[in-house]
Amino acid sequence: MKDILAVTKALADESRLRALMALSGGELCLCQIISVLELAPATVSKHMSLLYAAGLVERRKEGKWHYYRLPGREASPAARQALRWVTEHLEGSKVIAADVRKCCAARAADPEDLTGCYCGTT
Amino acid sequence: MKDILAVTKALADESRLRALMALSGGELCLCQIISVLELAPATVSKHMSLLYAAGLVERRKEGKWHYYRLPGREASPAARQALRWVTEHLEGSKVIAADVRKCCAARAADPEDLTGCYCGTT
DNA sequence: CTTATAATTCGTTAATTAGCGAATTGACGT
DNA sequence: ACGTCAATTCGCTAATTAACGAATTATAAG
Repeated sequence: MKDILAVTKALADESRLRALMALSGGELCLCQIISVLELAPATVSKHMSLLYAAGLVERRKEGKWHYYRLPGREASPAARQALRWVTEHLEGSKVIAADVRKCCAARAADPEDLTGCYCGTT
Repeated sequence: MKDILAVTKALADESRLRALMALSGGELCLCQIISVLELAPATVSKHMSLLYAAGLVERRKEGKWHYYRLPGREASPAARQALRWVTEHLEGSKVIAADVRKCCAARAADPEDLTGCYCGTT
């Protein structure tokens, strides 16, 4: 019960759903997620820790950057199914579409600044 | 986004998950859900209204009883998938098993008192 | 060694929400 | 009509949690 509840609680927040959808375009480091959500670093850090604790994202440290990504096979079946549910039913959302645009626009303006942002284009 | 968030928020509470799992055994009226959860009527009523608003349960009034059940085809795809996810990953839970036992024991002791409680046996 | 950048932890505030008792509504039986 | 039982609504309190700024840790660059 506890692990399932951790997943549902992690998904019960708009900012965290937006973060997950941003990651569906590929790996992002925390500062990029911050710029997408337009929230304070401390806030986003906590959101991502919560998603990590629920098994809904993986992390990777590279230098001073902490990269987050959606998990693959290493994720629990519950987490993988939940993520499939979220991405499937949130694709048409306006808020999400705006986030994706923001992410890609920033990358086009200064690719060096957003090396980790694939936005589905690689 | 709003409807998806309504579902995740509805699922992000242990009492509501227990209520849904109790309903996976069949239709129950509110007072039966109350006796399973051992919470105040007002509290359970609010929980069920929230689940209803999220499209995760259906209602039916019969006299002074209000029956709740898991939805069938009338539910949105998002709700149906979410319910499948919940029941699949919560079946082995200890808390849930205890709830089911309680529900069936009460029915055996006084069948007349729990006519709506099928507990999977009809 | 010092500075700058990325991220986290900590402490606080504001908002949300679970829970309850009391009062209310609705339906049944007497 | 009256009392009763099921359920809801209302008002309140306690607990949870989202959000932030400030302080801290960690890594890289000058």
